[in-house]
Amino acid sequence: MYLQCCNHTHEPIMLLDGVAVTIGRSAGTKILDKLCSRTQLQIVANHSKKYAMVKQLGANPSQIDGINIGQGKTDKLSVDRKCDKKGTSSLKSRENMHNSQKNKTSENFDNGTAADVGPPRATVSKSSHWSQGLKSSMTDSSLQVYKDDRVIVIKDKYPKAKFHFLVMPVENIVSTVHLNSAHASLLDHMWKVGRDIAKRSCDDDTKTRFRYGYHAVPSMSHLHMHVISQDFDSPSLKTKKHWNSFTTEYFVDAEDIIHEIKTEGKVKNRRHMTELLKNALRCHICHTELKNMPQLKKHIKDCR
DNA sequence: GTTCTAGAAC
DNA sequence: GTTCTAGAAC
Repeated sequence: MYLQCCNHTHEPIMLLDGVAVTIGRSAGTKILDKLCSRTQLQIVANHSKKYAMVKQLGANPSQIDGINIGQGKTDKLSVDRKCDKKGTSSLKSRENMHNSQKNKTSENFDNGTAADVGPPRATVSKSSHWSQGLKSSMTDSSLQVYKDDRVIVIKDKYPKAKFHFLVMPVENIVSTVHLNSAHASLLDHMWKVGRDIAKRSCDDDTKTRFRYGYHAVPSMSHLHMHVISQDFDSPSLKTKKHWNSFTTEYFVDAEDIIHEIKTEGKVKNRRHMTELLKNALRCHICHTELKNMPQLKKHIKDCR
């Protein structure tokens, strides 16, 4: 099994079964950018299962299909024999603060060994990766609640409150960091549609408070604005990560994103905010600290 | 993102 | 003993 460069700027790198290979800035990869570590990624191939586990060792982000792996974390790349030549996926080592892609290293797998004659070319496909799940949910009529020429609104498949919707652009935009000033009116529209959906969803109870916003570092590809009622009364709200993603600054109000786009033409990099997900559990209303999730859930039932 | 589960916490 | 969480796998 080989790791093959999409840009064909260097020779394929052989991946022996179960043997860890470390790649990064080196003569071999011809990566010069110092933002890419000399030991950026560790890759361990599993020949029989046709995948490789990719661990990010370097501090600056590397991505698989636009999703940050995260330093010290591991994600899976699988071989897809159906693909040919133009792999849809890549490993990107991307500059941290300025979000440029100048030092990207795009890699595809080439299956086979040096001894093979004309091995079937295989590129990495992550099309069925869980992070792509919103793309299929978008067109799932059982989830869809609104559609126009620019946006689709779906019910969150695992709602974290009584009312939890996702407003998504029809246009394929990966996440907030891919937005620019040309998207200002789209974002305004998403926000307006979100407010309308919230109002419509519970017009019998105007006291229900909603928030509209984006996660600082979303897990799922395809831009989505959360429309979520502030009761947080849902069996799908289970973990500290869930809680903190909606009640700390990790949840970025839509208005803030819109403001950044209109004034700066881009959205701030909030990668460091993943630390907030480890925060102690606090009630979003009275800020009392709770020991664990069951106690938090009990507390917020009555807190006013 | 969720599910599963080992082991920590109680 | 049970409850709960965190990390791996998906």
